[in-house]
Amino acid sequence: MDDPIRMSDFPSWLLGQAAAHAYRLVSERLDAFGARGYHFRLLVTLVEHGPASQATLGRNTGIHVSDIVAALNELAADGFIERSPDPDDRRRNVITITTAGRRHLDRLNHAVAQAQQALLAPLTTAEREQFTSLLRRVLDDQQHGA
Amino acid sequence: MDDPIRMSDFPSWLLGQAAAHAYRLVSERLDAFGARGYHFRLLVTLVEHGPASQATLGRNTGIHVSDIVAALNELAADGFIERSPDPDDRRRNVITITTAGRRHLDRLNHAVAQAQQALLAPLTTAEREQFTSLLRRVLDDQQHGA
DNA sequence: CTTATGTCAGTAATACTGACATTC
DNA sequence: CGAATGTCAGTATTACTGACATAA
Repeated sequence: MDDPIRMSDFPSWLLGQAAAHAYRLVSERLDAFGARGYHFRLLVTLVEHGPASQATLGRNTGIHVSDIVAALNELAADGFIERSPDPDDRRRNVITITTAGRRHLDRLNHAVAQAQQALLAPLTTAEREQFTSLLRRVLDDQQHGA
Repeated sequence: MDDPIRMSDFPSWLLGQAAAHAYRLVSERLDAFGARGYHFRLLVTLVEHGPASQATLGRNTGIHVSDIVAALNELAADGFIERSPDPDDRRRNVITITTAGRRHLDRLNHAVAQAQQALLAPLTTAEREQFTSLLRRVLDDQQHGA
């Protein structure tokens, strides 16, 4: 009864709606290749940082180790990654992206890039940089502030 | 194999991470009152637009009619809303927020406002307006462009 | 003994699909 | 008849929790 509140006044709501919009744009394109977000994030990270253990992948992608297992199972079933035992530490698997995985990632990367264009279409070049810069500031605070 | 891709270069990823951060800030506060996002959105919309049918609530909140049913069941169980038959259209229920519902919303609103402060803490006043303005632009395009 | 790792089972929340009976 | 409404059952994705055996 206090104030005339509207959902569109809450930055967290705007953020959530914008993220849902972005998610739709990305996932409908990934879907055409039978992929989802976790697959893309894992393949990107494997190319960026090279072969890694599942625990390391979890730390680099922000995906829970528990979910890493299932996503890698799916990627391995399609031949996009390979698990091999780590000779230095027998608890670990070394995850390597295959040649087919790299080809797959190239396709996904192209599709995701199109989604970014669609997402940022209403903004000018300068505004796009403001936008990503502000998002990074909010995120940096999350890590430093907790 | 094309480019050195990083997740943090994708605006959609930054958006998703920032939204997840905001969601955590909001939901941990709603949790203290046994509420979740859908409850808050429904109560806000009932105060903003007054009593409405479930279909109208779905259109105003962006929540699927299917999910409206379950969320209203939970709110009704706590006495925060009331369903009554619409005399003008016997298909419809008229959903009304109760006095207890308004008190509940006041508490939730206060909690959510704190989350907004935490979310925007790293930004100046001018930047906060830029931020919400840019989010609105991206969202407007979604509606006009589809 | 403690910790890290991989695995499995399960949950919560948002978002969405399809079906159905009732009423307009 | 077609369309809207409320309801129910079910799914997908992301995110997270807890338990467990193995190995460091």
